[in-house]
Amino acid sequence: MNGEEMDQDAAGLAPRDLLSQQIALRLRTMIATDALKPGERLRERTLAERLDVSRTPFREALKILESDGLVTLLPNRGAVVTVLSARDVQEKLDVLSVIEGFAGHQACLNASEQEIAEIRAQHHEMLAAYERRDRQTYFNINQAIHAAIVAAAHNRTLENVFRQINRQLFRYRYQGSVNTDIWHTAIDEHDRIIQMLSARDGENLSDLLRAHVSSTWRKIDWDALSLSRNTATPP
Amino acid sequence: MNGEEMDQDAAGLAPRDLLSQQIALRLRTMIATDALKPGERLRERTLAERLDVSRTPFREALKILESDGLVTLLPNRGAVVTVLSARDVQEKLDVLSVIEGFAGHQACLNASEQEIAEIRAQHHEMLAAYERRDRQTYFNINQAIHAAIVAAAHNRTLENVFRQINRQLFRYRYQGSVNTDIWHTAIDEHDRIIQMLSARDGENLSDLLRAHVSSTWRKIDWDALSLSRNTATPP
DNA sequence: TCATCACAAATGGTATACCAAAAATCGGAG
DNA sequence: CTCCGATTTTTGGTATACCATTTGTGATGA
Repeated sequence: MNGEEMDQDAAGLAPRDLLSQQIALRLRTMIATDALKPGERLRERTLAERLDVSRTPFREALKILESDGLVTLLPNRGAVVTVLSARDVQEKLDVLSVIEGFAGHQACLNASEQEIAEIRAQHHEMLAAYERRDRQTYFNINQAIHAAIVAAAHNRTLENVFRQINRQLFRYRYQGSVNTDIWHTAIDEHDRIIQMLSARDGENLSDLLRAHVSSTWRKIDWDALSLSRNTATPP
Repeated sequence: MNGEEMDQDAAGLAPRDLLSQQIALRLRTMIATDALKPGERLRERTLAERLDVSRTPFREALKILESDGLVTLLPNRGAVVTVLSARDVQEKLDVLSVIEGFAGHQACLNASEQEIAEIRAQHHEMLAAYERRDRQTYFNINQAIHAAIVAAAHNRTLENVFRQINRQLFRYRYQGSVNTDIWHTAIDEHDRIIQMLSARDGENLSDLLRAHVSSTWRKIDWDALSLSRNTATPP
């Protein structure tokens, strides 16, 4: 009857998205940047007021973050930034390495030459940051490269799973406290990754990425993060 | 200071969980059982009333389902049961096969003998259902076996990702309209899967599971589902 | 006859109010 | 001084009311 059965995503001009989703986004960045620390309670009234929104969309945002695994909802006891044990991080890295490995494989099949060229360009920018020992931009470009490889696989579901797990780990990888040796090794691995991608060697790229992501485990500064122990700010 | 930093999950006696989560569960089953068809609108007032809840927790449930990928939220235009194109299903199956492949690999490392024995038992029950040509219980046991293998990997994140994608595909696999030949092949694959699991041969099990899940693609009765075309009930 | 504009009805989005459960505090008894 | 318990206060959960946006419908004019 009515002819409004159009594409769910691309609906002409974009209406600004839901307030709850905007709030979820803001909270995500607050968690990623450690403005909200693991174990810290998210008091609805106070936080909602600070963000200048009402409690209703704020609580909806909490439900979203709970699905994301970023906060934990204790029934009748409120929301808490999810605390990950060392084992949790290990498990998530295991899954992430498999996801990225598959992404590399698929990227070799589905990526356009232009996409690969763009990733190569980012790689060179990353090398520049490495030479300058600029840890911050190195980290950012590094993240962008991994995301770009996953995007180049042209699989939305894969991308979603990657984003979700990556977000959960973000805070734990952010601290760029890698020593120079490990750093150099990572650069080396990236070099080979880019080569395999350019050659569209899916099998080898897959293996390389899996190993590369898995090795992140050893780069994490466990002491600095005090994992599996609650680090909420005491009032 | 305060000694209430206990395990997030196991908190003594269970307080019944959030109403929003209960609603999400009910909606999930409604979607899985086709009580709500892809493309169908979820009108807040009417549905919330039918479920005998207020709009507030109902809307929170919608946000959860949106994160799950089961419904799509059109800003200012309400919620719709997500409709998957044939390509979407293909992509999700690709990811699922990788997930299950890795699960098999990890299960060989981490599963207890008891867990494997239980899976073997389920396998035999499934064979019984096959002999009786009882599609319904065959399907259920089949699902249970796959879930059990993933659970045996002892990786919560892996389990969550599996559940999430599996739920999105559930409706599209439910129609047990496999012809007898394909069915027999599936049984054969399961036989080998059980063997490899019992032998804890991770590499081969991984490959078998990947192939087995991927082949689901060919089992889907596309015509019956009319994919990539909206099938909402016309009012 | 068809398109278009305006108006009306319905639907979704947000804020507020109210209720229940849990934690903190304070007081009393041992 | 400490432990237990009642009371208060805070916080989370749910329902309802109100506002904005959208959509369906009917009238008007080309």
